Amino acid sequence: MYTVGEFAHLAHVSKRLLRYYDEIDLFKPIQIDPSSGYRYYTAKQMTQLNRILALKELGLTLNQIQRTIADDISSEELEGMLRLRKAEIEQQMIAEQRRIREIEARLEAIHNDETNTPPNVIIKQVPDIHALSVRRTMADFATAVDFYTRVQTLMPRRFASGRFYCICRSDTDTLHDLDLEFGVFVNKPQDKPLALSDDVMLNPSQLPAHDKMATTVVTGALETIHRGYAEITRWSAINSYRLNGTHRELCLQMATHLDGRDMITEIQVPVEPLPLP
Amino acid sequence: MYTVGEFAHLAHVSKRLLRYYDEIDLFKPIQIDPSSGYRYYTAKQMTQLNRILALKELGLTLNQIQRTIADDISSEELEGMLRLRKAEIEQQMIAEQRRIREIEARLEAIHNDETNTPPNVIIKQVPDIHALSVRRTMADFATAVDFYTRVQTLMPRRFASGRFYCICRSDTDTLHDLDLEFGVFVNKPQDKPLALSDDVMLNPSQLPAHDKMATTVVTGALETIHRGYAEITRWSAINSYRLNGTHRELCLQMATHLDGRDMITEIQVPVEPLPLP
DNA sequence: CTTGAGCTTCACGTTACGTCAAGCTGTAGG
DNA sequence: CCTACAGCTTGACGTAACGTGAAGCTCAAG
Repeated sequence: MYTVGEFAHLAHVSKRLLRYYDEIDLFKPIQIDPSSGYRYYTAKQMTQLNRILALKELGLTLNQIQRTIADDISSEELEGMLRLRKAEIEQQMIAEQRRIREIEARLEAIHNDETNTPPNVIIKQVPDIHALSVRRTMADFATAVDFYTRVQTLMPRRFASGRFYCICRSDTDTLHDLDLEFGVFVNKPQDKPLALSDDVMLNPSQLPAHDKMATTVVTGALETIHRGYAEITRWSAINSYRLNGTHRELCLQMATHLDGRDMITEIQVPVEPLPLP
Repeated sequence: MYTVGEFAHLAHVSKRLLRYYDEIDLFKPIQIDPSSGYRYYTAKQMTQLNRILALKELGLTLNQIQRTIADDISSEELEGMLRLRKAEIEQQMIAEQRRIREIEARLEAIHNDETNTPPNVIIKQVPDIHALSVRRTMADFATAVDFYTRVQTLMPRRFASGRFYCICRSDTDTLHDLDLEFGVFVNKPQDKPLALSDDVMLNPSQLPAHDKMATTVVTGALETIHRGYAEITRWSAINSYRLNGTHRELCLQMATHLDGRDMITEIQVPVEPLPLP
């Protein structure tokens, strides 16, 4: 018969742990003195405790361990639990490899230049989004900005809170004859087009969900937005992602200056993870 | 200017997170309406929030992030934090590889035989231990048990709570002329020998600490203890550990039956992790 | 008998929020 | 103007697995 302290010492665990396991009915002393409340354990129980500790080492939760111990569990269930846990660990390891990668890149950045280069690209998950949109070919960025502004002015009040987006399907280095889509996000899916004026008609559309989207925020006029794409491209190369899918730009803040230098835009590019080399 | 809900939606985070980050002074709205208490954020802040989320993705704690943001941090400090974090992740990955290994082994065990074979071997860390001990060559196990019993009987009361251990330096398959060491653990290091009788003298000794020790508990007479060693050996092979160092046996419960069938012993074998194949 | 070590329960701290609950605010529609 | 109703506020509790005291009781030794 051992007291908590002795048993804890033998098992190389803390007394608190033994009391806790008693409290949650996971592992109880074989006897408790009714008058003093002292817990007493026997050597025989060591095997049981070791079993619990071993399962804990595998990363099972105490709750899961409790179920396996209570022996009201079939070997199929146990197998399921283990398989699940294995999958979890594998997921974690992939994520951790990427973290290591990113940390290494940042350490290198610190060494190469003194400038503190904070990370600007992050991965987000975005759902389907309903919108009203119009797609046109524009001569150049100036025309686009004009049109953009006009659409914003014409937009009815009830869409005032709706955020605008822009999709450019031309090559990123093309500066003329741009294939552009402007749109405004709406909460409910719309079923009929909305005429803003004689020559501007917004059609119901939907932006597809993406599980992994690399995003970054750029401040400045539309002409300077390529810096954002450059950043995302560089980041993706370093972190083993491949751009795939149609990128979009979200207007976070509209320009108040004519030159658009206070415009804030979020770039979103769907990406897909590549196996790490 | 966005309200919490709008900003949260844009950033793809929860409102609760924004309020929490405000509460812990990690990321505060640019303005709070004094009368209503409403929080207001601007698009410009999105960059800041993204930076926080990116650092969080690397696995830094909010506290660490706070320090990097507060910019009262040198690039050396940041580098230190990142290196530390990298080391942590690498450690984790090693541990996880071993977990995967062990889970696979257990899954296989489930498939091979229906018998639920719970894990009996666990890794412990043990510190230096002071003891009083005697080393002898014994003819066989029976002699050893007799001697063992005698030592226990002769041991003074003040060591009554002291646990006994036994080290066998002969080959595990040797059954005669065993090189045995018996000892009793003491709390304080002893400086002088203790004479139990004319022919039994206990000398101060110290068992070295071991970072990783594979342990298992066996119930039964001394003669059957090899089963424990077999189990540890098998487990080590499966989990890529190599036995290195002097193993020891701890007496958890002494025999009351003459045949020793109710004796409980813990075997401890120092091991060293091998690189996983 | 005293003393000190060891035991008991109680309760708060940890991390990074999720999840109600009660109550206030702001806007749209009748 | 009144009334919904959505959206905001603070506050508090829950999570997982214990660590760390605090206040008080018990046990064995001297």
